[in-house]
Amino acid sequence: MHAFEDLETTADKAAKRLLGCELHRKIGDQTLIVKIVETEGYDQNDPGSHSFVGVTPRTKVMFGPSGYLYVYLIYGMYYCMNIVTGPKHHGEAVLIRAVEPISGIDLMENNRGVAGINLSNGPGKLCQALKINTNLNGHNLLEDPLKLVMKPAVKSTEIVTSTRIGLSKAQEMPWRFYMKNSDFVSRRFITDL
DNA sequence: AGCGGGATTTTCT
DNA sequence: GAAAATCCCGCTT
Repeated sequence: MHAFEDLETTADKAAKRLLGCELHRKIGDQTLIVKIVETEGYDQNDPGSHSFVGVTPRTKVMFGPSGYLYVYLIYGMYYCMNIVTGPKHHGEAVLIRAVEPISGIDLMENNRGVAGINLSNGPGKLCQALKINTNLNGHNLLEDPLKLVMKPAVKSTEIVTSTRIGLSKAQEMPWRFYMKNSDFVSRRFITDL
């Protein structure tokens, strides 16, 4: 048994389970705290997933144990962060698409250069707010400077299921989940189910 | 509110 | 060499 038992499952179930959980990002003597409000699942049988092609230098973290961080550069400019899920040797992970700031908002505003909703309502935005980059690829989320803190599972009546965003393949898979009542969701009503 | 283009670089074919 | 799990700005309705 370890702290992230609930992540030892398929990416879609883990994606739902991660809603409402917190990330604690330590920078110097400050700790930024955010709540996860939007996620997407990816697995190795999924043409939209990086792990679909198998183990490569880039995807090897996805095939490792759950509870680790997978970070990649997207469109040459932005970072996206994922939490690895499923058992070892399964290429599964959950993309964090939006978070709500809880603590350290001033520093996040400095990191982003904006305030309000645009602080963290998208995968590239939240990585900028939390100063996440590929230096943290493969990081263990039980340890500083970035910890995942599990919270009680959110009720299914508060979760909206929809198709994923930004993909050119497997767009129809309903593996995006978000909190119905959050203002920080990146987009609403993308083929909600 | 919605569409279109540009920025920029790693990754694998 | 093309594509990519994005964001921002400017233009049009």
